Amino acid sequence: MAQGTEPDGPADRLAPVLRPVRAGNGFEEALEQILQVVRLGLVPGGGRLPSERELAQRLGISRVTLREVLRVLQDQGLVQARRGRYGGTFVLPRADAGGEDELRRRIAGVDVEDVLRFREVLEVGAAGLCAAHGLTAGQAARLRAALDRTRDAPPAEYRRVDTMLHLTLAELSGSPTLAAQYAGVRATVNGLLDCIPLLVRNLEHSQRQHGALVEAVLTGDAEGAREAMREHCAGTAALLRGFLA
Amino acid sequence: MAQGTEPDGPADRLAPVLRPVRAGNGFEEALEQILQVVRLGLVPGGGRLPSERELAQRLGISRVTLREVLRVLQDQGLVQARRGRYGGTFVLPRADAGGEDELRRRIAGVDVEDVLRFREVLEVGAAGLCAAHGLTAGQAARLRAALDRTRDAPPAEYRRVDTMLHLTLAELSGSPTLAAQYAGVRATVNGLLDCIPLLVRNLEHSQRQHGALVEAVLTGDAEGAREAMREHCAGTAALLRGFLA
DNA sequence: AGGCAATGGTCATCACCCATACCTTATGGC
DNA sequence: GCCATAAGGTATGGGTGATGACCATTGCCT
Repeated sequence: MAQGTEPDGPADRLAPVLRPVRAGNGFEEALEQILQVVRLGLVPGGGRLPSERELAQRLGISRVTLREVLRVLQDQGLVQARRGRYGGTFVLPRADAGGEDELRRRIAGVDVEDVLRFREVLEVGAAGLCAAHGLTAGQAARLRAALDRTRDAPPAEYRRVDTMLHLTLAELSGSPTLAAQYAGVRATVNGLLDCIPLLVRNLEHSQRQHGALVEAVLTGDAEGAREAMREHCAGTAALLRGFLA
Repeated sequence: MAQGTEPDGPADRLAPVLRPVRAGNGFEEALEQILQVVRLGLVPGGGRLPSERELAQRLGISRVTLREVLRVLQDQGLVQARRGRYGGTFVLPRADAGGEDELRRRIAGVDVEDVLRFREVLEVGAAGLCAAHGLTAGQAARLRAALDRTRDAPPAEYRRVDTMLHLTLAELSGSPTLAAQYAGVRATVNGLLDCIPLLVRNLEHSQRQHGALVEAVLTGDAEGAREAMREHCAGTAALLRGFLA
């Protein structure tokens, strides 16, 4: 009694909330996040990760566990540790080239539709927020600088600077939660993009959209910014749906 | 060397990714999620939570730890356990009335702007997605049923059925990630709403907006759905900003 | 040349939490 | 009236990871 207020059948209304409290053990989650930093290009090849003590604190895990993660990454040739003052853990440039198998395995279990939809919602929302509440002079400069960097970037670096531009917009939205969620979903998207060829023609198209997007954001044209971003996302989405279908 | 590719100063680009791997220990996170279920009204007063064994499995924690959580909730008079077959853990009706202090303390440390912005992005995005890709007959019926339930709901129940309506829309967006994120942010919003008075006048206004929103979604008018949802969110946001400023 | 300071590398201890099994209670069906 | 069943209540052993201190190495600065 006092049981069902939802006579819709056995649909599980609790599903969105009662998800596992941790995706895995601390080790796996930390590994995933460090991989995110690398995949997003937040630390470029040759760059240095924060020190072990700082990383451990920011990830909320012990240094022992963190070191196990770094050990694995080092064994796989992704990073290299150097001791002594001004030492640290350095990201090695482009050591992946993981072959079809590795790439395909990485996208197993990814709900592509979920990712693409969620990504579009966040991006369009961020663009709209930025345009709607306006940017300070400093913020506008940051956005313009990020856009400029995408212009004169070699194809090999394009993915990275493109990610930076979008991440900048997400940060400027004024919602740290949105920025964090975007970082996560974008890392997944980058993983998917690694599985398909890079078409130069798309880059040019992408560049035009970036220009229109930033223009709309800076002039406070919220609807225009949303529309530009929607098109931009639709392009990538069509590409991915086509290749991964 | 090979250090900074970002000469923008010490801005922390890693912040969105390097968040703590767990918000607290398993106990705290599980407690938070069960409280979410209650705050969202997913299990109404008098309703029964899933059995301890099922809950533990779905939260990915041991039954021992889960029982510690339930023990706390029981001590606080939020739930009550009944033994025997057809027993279980039952949510007690409205036992909070936690006084100003309790409420104010619960919203301490909540970034209100972050929450409101993130919420709007998710809601508007969900509405747009639903309208854009259309709903099956069954999904449309589910949405209409949720809307109907908000009409003839007593004020005391309004918060709950309203949450259900929005959560339904989020689920129908086709992005489970979006639905899960919305559930989380909505629980926070409900926590904030508990701190301010309930105005009947707002309810009527809200109802009209719900009607327009569902209408737009069902007719596939994406832009209209987004705009309706934007207005709807702006209303709540203004209310909360006003009272919590 | 010497030392300081920041970094990676190592270890012992301990708290938390999980897995599993079993007991107890209440309800419905035979 | 009995018993099967599903739920909460309890006890034990083991593993993972956090804490904190310490060592080893390196490069800049005095």
